Amino acid sequence: MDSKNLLKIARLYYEVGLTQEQIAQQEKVSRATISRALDAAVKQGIVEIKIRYPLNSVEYLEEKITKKYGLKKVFVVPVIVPYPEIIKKDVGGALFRFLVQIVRDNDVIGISWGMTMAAVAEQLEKVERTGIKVVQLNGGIGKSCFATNASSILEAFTNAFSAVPYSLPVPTIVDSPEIVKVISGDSRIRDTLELAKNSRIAIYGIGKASTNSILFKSGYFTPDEYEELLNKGAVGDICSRYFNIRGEICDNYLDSRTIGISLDLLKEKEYAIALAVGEDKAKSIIGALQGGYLNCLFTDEITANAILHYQEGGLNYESS
Amino acid sequence: MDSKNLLKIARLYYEVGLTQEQIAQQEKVSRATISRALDAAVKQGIVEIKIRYPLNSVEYLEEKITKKYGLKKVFVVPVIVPYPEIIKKDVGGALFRFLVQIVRDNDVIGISWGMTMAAVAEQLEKVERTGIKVVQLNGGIGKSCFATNASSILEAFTNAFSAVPYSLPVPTIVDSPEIVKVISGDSRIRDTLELAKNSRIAIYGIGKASTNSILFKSGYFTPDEYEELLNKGAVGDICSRYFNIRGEICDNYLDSRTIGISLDLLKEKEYAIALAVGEDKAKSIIGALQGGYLNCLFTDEITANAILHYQEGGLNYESS
DNA sequence: ACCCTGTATGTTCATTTGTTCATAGTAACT
DNA sequence: AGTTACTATGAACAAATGAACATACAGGGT
Repeated sequence: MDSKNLLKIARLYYEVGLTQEQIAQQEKVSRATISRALDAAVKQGIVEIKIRYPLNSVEYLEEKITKKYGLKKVFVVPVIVPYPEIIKKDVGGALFRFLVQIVRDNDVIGISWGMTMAAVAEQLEKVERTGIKVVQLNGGIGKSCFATNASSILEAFTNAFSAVPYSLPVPTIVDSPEIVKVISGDSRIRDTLELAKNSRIAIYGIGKASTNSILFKSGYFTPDEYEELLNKGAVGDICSRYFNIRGEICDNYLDSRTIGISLDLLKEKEYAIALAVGEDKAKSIIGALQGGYLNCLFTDEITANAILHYQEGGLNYESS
Repeated sequence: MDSKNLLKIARLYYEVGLTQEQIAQQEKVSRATISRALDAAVKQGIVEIKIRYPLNSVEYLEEKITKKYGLKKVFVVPVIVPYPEIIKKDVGGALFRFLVQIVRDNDVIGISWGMTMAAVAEQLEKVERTGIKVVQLNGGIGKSCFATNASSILEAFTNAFSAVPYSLPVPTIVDSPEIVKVISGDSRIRDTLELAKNSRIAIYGIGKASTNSILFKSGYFTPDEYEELLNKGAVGDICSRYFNIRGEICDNYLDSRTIGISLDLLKEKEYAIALAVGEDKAKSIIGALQGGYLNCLFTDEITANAILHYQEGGLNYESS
């Protein structure tokens, strides 16, 4: 079915209000075909069903976190519906609106990858800017067949800002520091890493240290290695670099085998924007905050509460 | 059901993809309530279903008409679906996009009323402009209980352009020229009529002379009077002023009893924008074109063909 | 030419949805 | 307080829709 017909069917259904049966008779096909056509019209974006609602930050939580950690910007999306995908969608939407405000022509934007970043990517819309460069902050090639979504996320950002992409088609963690050196020796990789260092804006998700994380599933660790990492107090990661609850890199050897921007460099960014959704990430976020690896935080109501709550009850900073 | 709940239900249904039954259980109400809530959400604009498609003018028809009548702008919307309301919607959308291009700050926009204008009004969206004045071109109070939609149309234009409204809350046709004088004597009415004369842009539908027209139904004529009007060769009206196929006012006494801008003044407008949808309006449109009462025409494919076709076949200019 | 594979269409059935009707609750007015 | 009119709700039914299955058709390969 060509898109001209799809359009016609969609209009008859949604605008005129005919039933599928009526359209089927008129078009002399079976009703099932109309049903499928309508499906296709939605998938192809001819029909767009969108829900309008103001997305305001939950102010009192925003303020509390902003002040406690001296951040530049905190956005706490209200939880309208308790579904992780939906919450991520809203957080992504909020971040997008923020980006529209802060991104200027000729900016360099660094991005990582992961589930949360993918949710952001889906919320991006076309923005009028010129001369933007979007650069990956860390390697995005998985070790096992489990693909990371790094390239599609990069593409989404590139499209939205009419930007030039700088990808990092290398593993994010390798076997030895020597391999890091060799890979970084490649001029294209070196240039990309350099650009990442110089990006004015960095955007990344905060990962939770757990065997459910993509990083583990991507095959970068054996179960034993990961267990050891957890024993060393790892609570979360940013750009594949693991830190403990105090925000300290918890395995220097691992860190030296990681390809991508170092966390210390994030501290110098004008906009170091971290995203994190899920109350189980409270510890990870606190670690990141302690480390000072962000100055902007985008999260949701539930997670924000978890962060503050953990603080209040939590004198157990030391015990992983 | 408050709009907070509506939003939640709408998101669960359209974004999460739950069935109404599932939502009903979760919210502990009957499924019927959810069904109704979803209805309400659409009606209130929380859920917006819109169909995206490029709306380009049918170029070869556009050109033919433009050249034949020496117009400034002609837009012929393709007929995707042969439903009058839908076609009017598209024509309205096309006009809106044109207005966005031509309307400047501090402009004065004159508008009439009627079915076609109502369709335009529905397509208007917020536009950033300042100092706009929107003025009614002709009286908008019906004689019988049949209400004209003049005020809601004016309101829609006013909102879209953040404009100041100048309404003409008087009948469009009265019993005698003396009454016209008396009414026009009122300072507010006089000022409004004066403003209408000075509007840079005028927008109006071309009406068909027929007993189905709102003008007749509004009770401005007895059946006998209307019959006589038709016998005098009336083919259509603009701002309640009737003309024949050659574009001549066909009843001067009637015209002198009509309140609103005179058709000769339309000839001097920078933008005299006429809208007309429906192949049965071909004669009316041709009359208007012969009279030179417009320099921009917004219509649809079928009607455009009817206009051109009538010309070719039509040597019957004289016979009403 | 034949077979195979993948896609598109129609038929049928199960599910989902819209609507009607009866009822209960609620607010305004006497 | 009682009455009335209106709205909101749930139950039940009828209609509309989605999905599984079966069939036909087209293109690519041998």
